[in-house]
Amino acid sequence: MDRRQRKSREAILNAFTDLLRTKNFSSITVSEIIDLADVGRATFYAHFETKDFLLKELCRELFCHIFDTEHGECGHRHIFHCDSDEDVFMHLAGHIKRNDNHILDLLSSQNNELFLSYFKEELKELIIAQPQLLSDSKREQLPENFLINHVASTFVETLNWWIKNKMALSTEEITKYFYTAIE
Amino acid sequence: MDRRQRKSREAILNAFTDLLRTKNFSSITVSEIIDLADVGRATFYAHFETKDFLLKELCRELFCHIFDTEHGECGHRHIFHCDSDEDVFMHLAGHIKRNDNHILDLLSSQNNELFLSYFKEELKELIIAQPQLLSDSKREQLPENFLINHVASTFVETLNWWIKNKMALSTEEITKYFYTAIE
DNA sequence: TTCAGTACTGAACACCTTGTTCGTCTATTA
DNA sequence: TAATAGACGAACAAGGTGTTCAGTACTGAA
Repeated sequence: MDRRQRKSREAILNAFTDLLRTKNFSSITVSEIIDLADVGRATFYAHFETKDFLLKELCRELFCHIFDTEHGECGHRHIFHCDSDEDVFMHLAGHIKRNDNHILDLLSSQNNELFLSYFKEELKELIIAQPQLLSDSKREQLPENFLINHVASTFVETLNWWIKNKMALSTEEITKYFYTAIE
Repeated sequence: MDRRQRKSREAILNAFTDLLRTKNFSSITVSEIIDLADVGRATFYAHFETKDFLLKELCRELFCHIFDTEHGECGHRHIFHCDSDEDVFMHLAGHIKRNDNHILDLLSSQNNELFLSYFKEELKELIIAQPQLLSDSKREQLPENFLINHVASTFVETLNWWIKNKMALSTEEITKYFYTAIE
């Protein structure tokens, strides 16, 4: 990819991430993004069809790092192929507490329902890949897709609660809360 | 209240409800609302400061009917003071299945995160008023506000799942799913 | 029935946001 | 160095928001 193209793309994504830290998605305008990114209006639209596509792209990049659902080219595959025995959800909570890739900013800004829905979809895939996370008694009593949705929602809600409470609890404690909630 | 005022207000609220049935909140314009309500632009703004306030008002009216958190002037107090022994959540599910006050349309339209957050706040108050709904073992292990948030979220998610599955299940079944999820 | 007060009308207005277009300029790479 | 591809930025149409105001119609109390 042309260096100019790469630079513009990154400038836009960075500006967007910066703005998301303080404003919610729908109140951010394209003009703000291009001013902060310092690129032309036409350039923005050459890279991203709309603001929605921009968010989608940003999520894709973030999730590639955090979830490693891609094929490993980002070299960050410790969730599925990690050597340590660390729990999957605690690992995710750790990422968030350290605010890796600014995912915390995105999760905690109110009203970013689009981001949250993408996040939940990723979580569902994670859960499908690790069915042992689901309790046996509930698996008997509830349809699988209901249960998966429930567990993913509970995780998101747990994170939200944690963040709203200024992440006073440790990753171990919040992970325990999560498992207590779904057990 | 002046009859004209009442008429205009209701025309706007009705038009808004109708539109919410087919479009999501943020894509509805004030122009559409006033065209459908057949009132002047200035009239709209005389009644509602912004579109957000309009949604807030609509929710307040709906919840007064559904939750009966007000002081009884709407004569619909069967949730807290009902003679029947019917379960609170099953009762709510019944309201939704019958699509009373078009609440189903609001719940099922995607992206109406504002409406959902208001709905969840009402639910939380309902749960606070009925602490016996929460399982004892979880009450011991989790902070109260975490648990309340969890139960309210689970109820909303259960309803969403139910609606997405075209409400194929009976209110009894979906209520059972809900209780299995939180137990 | 009268009439002062109130609400609605409708058109115009300033302002903002989106997404497109186009001629020009400049970096890249073959 | 020449051809190419991307960036620039200004201008544009279209459409949304919220305000203003003079004129009109309705209301409810006397």
